[in-house]
Amino acid sequence: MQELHVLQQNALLGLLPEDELKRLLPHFEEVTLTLGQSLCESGQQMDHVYFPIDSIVSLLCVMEDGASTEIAVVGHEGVVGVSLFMGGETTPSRAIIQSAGKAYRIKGQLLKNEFYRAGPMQQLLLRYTQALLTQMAQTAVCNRHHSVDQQLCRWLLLSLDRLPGDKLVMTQELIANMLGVRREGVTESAGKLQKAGLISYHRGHITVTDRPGLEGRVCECYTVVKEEYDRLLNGSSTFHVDSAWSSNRPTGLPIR
Amino acid sequence: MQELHVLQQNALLGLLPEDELKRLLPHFEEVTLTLGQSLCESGQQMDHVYFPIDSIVSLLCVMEDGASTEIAVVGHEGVVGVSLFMGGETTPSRAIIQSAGKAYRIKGQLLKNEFYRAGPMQQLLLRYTQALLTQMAQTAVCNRHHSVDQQLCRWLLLSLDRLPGDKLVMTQELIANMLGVRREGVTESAGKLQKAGLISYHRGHITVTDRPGLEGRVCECYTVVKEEYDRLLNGSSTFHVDSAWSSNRPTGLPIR
DNA sequence: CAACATCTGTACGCTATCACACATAAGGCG
DNA sequence: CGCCTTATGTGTGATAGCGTACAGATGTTG
Repeated sequence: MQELHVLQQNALLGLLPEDELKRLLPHFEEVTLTLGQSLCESGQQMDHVYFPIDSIVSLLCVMEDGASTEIAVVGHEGVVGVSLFMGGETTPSRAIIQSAGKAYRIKGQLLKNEFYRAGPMQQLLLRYTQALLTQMAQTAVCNRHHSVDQQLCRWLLLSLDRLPGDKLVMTQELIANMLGVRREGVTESAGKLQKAGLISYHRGHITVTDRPGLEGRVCECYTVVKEEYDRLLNGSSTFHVDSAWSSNRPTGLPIR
Repeated sequence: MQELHVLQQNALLGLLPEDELKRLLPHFEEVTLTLGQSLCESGQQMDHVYFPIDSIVSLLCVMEDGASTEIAVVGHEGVVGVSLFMGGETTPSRAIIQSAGKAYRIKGQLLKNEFYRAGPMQQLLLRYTQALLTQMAQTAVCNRHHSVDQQLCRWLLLSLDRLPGDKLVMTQELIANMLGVRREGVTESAGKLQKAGLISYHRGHITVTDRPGLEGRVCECYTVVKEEYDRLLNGSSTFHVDSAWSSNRPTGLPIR
């Protein structure tokens, strides 16, 4: 039971009924993910599905000329590797570690077997995938209509929600790659935030000093995504629809 | 069997084994969709799931200030309403008819029941959803990195692939809403294409006169999406993985 | 400590797109 | 036909972000 609690550090797994989780327990493996590491290259088969704990994974869409854009971010509220149970096996996108930390992983085939039991795990993974759809859609519209300033706020808040503290390790260069803009653009926007006293920046180490201030500057895209995650994965109906079991699971997602 | 053939006008349904389709046949209903009609407003429950035949549906992400961006387009190769079987019931996005025509629809609850049989229909819908994920991701990166010119080409080709002929009924104003740019920007780009002899434009009626020419100007985003749809929904492995039946279905998707 | 690599800040001209304004044209309808 | 609505074309100035170049600052390593 002790070990179950450990798996539940990933909030998605934490939503599963304990007996379900217990069955899978022996198949999970804890791994350490390092900054910049790639979990999945474009078009390549993943062996495992990853459930982050305190790490953050960025899903990037990379183009032929090397330009890229982050299409979604995954932390302890989610899972990396949806294409495995969706049936496509591969995706054209890339998954890289945006913040070092730990994750649990399980063999793709094992998760797939579990998925096709059509139980709580399937429900959960499908709902999570829908949340991912929303995040991607909102990212697309944000790319189109919002300034780099706003997008940086969104990005910072999304990352912060997936981290234990208020510090992130990330150079402006890397943020620029995520947002699909120039490094100088990030420097400028980050400068504004720093002058406003919302963050302090120091050679790849960001400390958020005024989170409410960030929230005041961010575009609606952040809120829309957050609320949809709450609704889909933390709402009272998480396991009510089309399911025949009840769960006295621990209270839901600790996304702040 | 005659009627089965009719349902198979939607290529997704056409990929199902005939006995599966036969079971669902009585529950399908043909409807006519008119330009501009909304199948789904943000956050509202859909009653039906739609399988377009010769109509095209745009999935839009609309923001508070009314600005919008198309995040995906659905025609006879797909289905509108994935959120119903994904478990979320609603999405924050809007689905509007981009090209008038017919579609088959089925009650959401009925499709959901079918989905939870964990048979070919589930496989198919999941694979389609993954294709949708790819389309959305590529749209996001295209929004970020490519010019209006390129995006217009992409949009035209995506629409053309879902239409029987080489004509589309669509004002520049509406295209601008889809792409999330100004109407004048579309006028300018469309003017270039017209001068180059690739399209002819006339008060809301576009005729594509040189499709290869368009393909020569389009960005990679079009091809990436198209190939991923082919791989996921038309590839030789469509029903090979994790499934225990064989199908001598009609040949796959007629996406050109 | 010295040399070096990395990270961040700044500047300048350039281009695509925006916002707004307005002109032209084509079809619908009395 | 004449009027009105709708669709398209054009023009002008503003602006955000790009590409490039370079300078300062801060770690790191020999």
